Amino acid sequence: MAYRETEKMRLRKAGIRQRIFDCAYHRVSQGGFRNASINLVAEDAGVATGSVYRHFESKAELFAEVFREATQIELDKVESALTGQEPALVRLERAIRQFAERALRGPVMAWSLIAEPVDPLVEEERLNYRRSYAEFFERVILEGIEAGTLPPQDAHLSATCLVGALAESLVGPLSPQQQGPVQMPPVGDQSRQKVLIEPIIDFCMQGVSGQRR
Amino acid sequence: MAYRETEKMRLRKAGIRQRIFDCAYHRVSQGGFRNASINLVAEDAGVATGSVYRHFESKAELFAEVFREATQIELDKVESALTGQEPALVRLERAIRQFAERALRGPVMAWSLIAEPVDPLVEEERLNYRRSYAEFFERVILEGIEAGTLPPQDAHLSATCLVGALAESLVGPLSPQQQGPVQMPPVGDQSRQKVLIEPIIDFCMQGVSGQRR
DNA sequence: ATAAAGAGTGAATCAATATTCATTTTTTGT
DNA sequence: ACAAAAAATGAATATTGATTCACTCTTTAT
Repeated sequence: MAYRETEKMRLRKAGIRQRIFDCAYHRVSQGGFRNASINLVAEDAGVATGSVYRHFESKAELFAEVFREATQIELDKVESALTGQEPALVRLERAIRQFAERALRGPVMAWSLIAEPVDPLVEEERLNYRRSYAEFFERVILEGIEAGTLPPQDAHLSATCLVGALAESLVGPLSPQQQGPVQMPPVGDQSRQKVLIEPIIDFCMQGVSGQRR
Repeated sequence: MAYRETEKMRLRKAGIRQRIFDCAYHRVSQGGFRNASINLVAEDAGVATGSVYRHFESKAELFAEVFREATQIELDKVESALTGQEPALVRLERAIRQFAERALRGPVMAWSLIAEPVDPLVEEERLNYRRSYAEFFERVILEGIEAGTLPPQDAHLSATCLVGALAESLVGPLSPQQQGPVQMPPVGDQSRQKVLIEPIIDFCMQGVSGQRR
């Protein structure tokens, strides 16, 4: 024998894989999944088209991974916003406000994650993550019910409704049609954001608590 | 000249167009847009593939029309459920309950209309119709605010949240994955439906009214 | 009956990328 | 330096239905 994979090679391959992944991620964050073909990603990464397939099973796998990475970041933020000693309602409000703010700050990626048409495999990830969001919300709602700060309710359904209300109310403002193909102004100033976000929070908090704010 | 379109011909063409449309509609209602190729629709309708194009601009146009027809029926039902002399909240509840019940009764079509991945042109129709639903809800919310039976709020946002909460909470139960490819039991008995629908209504009514139910 | 015009046909073509794979280049151990 | 092994390449191929269009069949008015 003459060739055996060495540590150096392993590192180089990992680096290339990472570069391909990063370029795919970047493309999506700039122009959505629609603008991210394998050829373009390969070009960005400075490798041949076929090389992408040395590192990823298929296009769908690559972009499912991109989707997971991007969404997990948001999910982590939501989770940590939901964590704390405050009453459940306060934590829910913090999480929802933060999610919406971040979405409006990075509208292209947010739209891709929330609403862009995608491969079935990626769509599956989307459904999984929506369920994950709902599960986090559900847990906090249950805590609130137990602590007596929230009224008894079907926590699972309430959580699902939260996710839906949040997504739907953001889809309009985030959609490329609304934003124009290239969004020059970063979606809107703080006051514009506030006008959008506060009513969402009002609705969601009332839905969960049955209490006027 | 020798040939000029006669009334008889006009009628026959209209009939064929209608038959193609009906077959497309039927295919969607049975197996969603995914199972409705032009070839199959043509076969169902007993015409050649190419003939479909004598009557419809493109596949996307045909199915956009199917989408409109199917959704308009639901929209009309919602509109009439929203109409009446009762307080706004009562009418909203009636409309939402009816929408959800109908969706669960015809889960394949409902899923296609609410969540199935579709052509961009059809997706556009979906967005339009979601906006239409929201507009109807918004009008009623505004009436409620004016009449003093609902608290002041951003009616547009509240309406959008209603649409989102409703859609999201139905997507799970309606999804083919949940249902299995062929849903033998018609989705669930009345009690199952009640368990699903009542919490949705609780959340939505509380979101709009800020009142515990 | 005839021929002009339109309608109907369905096999062939197209389109747009994802994917492959025969070939070339690089790496490694002797 | 050599050759085995693997990695990289990118032009060629595959895929999957939508769409076309040259041809045939019908309808109509004379």
